[in-house]
Amino acid sequence: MNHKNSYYEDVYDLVREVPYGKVTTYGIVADALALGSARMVGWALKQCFGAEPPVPAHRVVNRKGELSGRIHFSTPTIMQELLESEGLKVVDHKILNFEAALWRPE
DNA sequence: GTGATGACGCAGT
DNA sequence: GACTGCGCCATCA
Repeated sequence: MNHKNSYYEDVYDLVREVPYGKVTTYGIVADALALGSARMVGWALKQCFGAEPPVPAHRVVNRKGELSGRIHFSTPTIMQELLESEGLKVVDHKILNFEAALWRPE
């Protein structure tokens, strides 16, 4: 699963472009990469924890701004803590003022 | 090979 | 606004 030039690398590269304090969604990433399915983004991020350089997977949420992937981190709370450390507000596993924090690739 | 699953998203009800 | 069903497609049993 660690082959170069796989769509995993494309996902990682795009997610690494998300600025500090901003977030993006699975759908936006899938659309930008023409994957055809937002599920593929989740599958890629599920195994991104050994990637180099590291992937800020905590900046990727679902279309409602919910931290649907938090359960896949080392602890269920680390994703929220990372986002809050970047100045975002998270309540009930959702990002407040989500649209203002949303980042889209050019 | 076949069917089920999933860090999702959208249309229909 | 919520709930449901379906499409999506790589991966696993």
